[in-house]
Amino acid sequence: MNIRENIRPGGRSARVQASVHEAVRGLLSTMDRSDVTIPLIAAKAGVTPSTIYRRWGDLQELLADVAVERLRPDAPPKDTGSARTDLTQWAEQYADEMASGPGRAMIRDVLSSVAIDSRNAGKCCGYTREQVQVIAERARDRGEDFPNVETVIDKLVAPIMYRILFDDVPPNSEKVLALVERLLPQQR
Amino acid sequence: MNIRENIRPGGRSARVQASVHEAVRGLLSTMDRSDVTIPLIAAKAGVTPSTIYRRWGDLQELLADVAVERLRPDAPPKDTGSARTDLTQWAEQYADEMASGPGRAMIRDVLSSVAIDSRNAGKCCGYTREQVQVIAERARDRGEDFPNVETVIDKLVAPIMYRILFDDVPPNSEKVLALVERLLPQQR
DNA sequence: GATCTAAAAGCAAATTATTTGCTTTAGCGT
DNA sequence: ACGCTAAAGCAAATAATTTGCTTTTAGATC
Repeated sequence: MNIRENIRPGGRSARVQASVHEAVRGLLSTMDRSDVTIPLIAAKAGVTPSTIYRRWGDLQELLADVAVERLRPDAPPKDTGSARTDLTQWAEQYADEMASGPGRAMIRDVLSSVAIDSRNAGKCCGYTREQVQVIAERARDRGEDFPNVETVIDKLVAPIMYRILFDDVPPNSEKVLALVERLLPQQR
Repeated sequence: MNIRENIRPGGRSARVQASVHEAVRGLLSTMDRSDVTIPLIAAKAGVTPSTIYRRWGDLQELLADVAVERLRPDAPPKDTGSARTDLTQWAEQYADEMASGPGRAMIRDVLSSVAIDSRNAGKCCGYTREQVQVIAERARDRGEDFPNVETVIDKLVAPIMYRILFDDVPPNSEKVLALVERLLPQQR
């Protein structure tokens, strides 16, 4: 029910969390998500089901917890020399990752858990903001014009995500390019 | 597992569906969603649990099915005399409804079920498109300039929905107004 | 370094939800 | 009216979840 923050690293809690997360990742990669159950995860993680129930409450919370971890970017956006190309490359990768089967599943997991713990979706949004922020700061350092981060969210990130979540047709490379064009209109 | 389309109206199936839906709506209005279970719904609907399991598969699918119904607009957008005001009023109402507690819960229900039946999210998106389409056609009939529907989705609907789903701060009236301004720049 | 403590994990019994095979019912076409 | 089929009911079997209690363990204190 309550996913604790601030687990001291190296303690027993941390070990349990790590093995449970790993078990979840392993199972999700092997089998259909609808066949993944808490008793199964517990067995694979070498832990009692009640431990998982007490720590996470239910499967959705646990999946959300794992998904948030996996949605955290592992590196800042690549520096390609200009804001336009930085943003284009970042957005294309973002769209691809999120539109992929596992990407969509992770987003759904994160959103499903919001009822109980609304921090999850906010975290994802935060990761995205940070990435855009990095591109924005680089642009500023180069002396380029660049819209503020919220504008980028509205005009680029939001349409990508909306299409992925609600539309049958996830945004392809052309679509992403068109969105970036609208956002950074003047070609030098 | 499979939610059937084309249930002949007036048949037994239709009656069961209606009483189950009504039971769900009733329970959701009374109690916390995490306390709503299939056996409970079944009892309230005067139906066996196994009927629900066989027709809907699980609670998420059933909740999604009910949510899609409730997200269907019951009337076309009001005709206020101009595209700008039509769109503004429609968008403000849309944002309010979706950002409300029940609205967010319904969106989440719909999105959670996508794994098994991806038609649900598409339907919602479809309803929105239809509403915007109506506004667009009225604008055309009046001889007003109006962007195409996909542009409205990208620049207005998507940011609203993104903020609702991922951000802590759902879009207020000012924010919606600003988005409409960006979409229909010239005041006239 | 031994001891105490509190938080978290294990265990197992009780409860509750889900699945399933089989039977019954109701609506539809003839 | 009669039969056929799809869906509903029923109940037993299985599986998941909750819960009270016990045990373990990491960290704090002496």
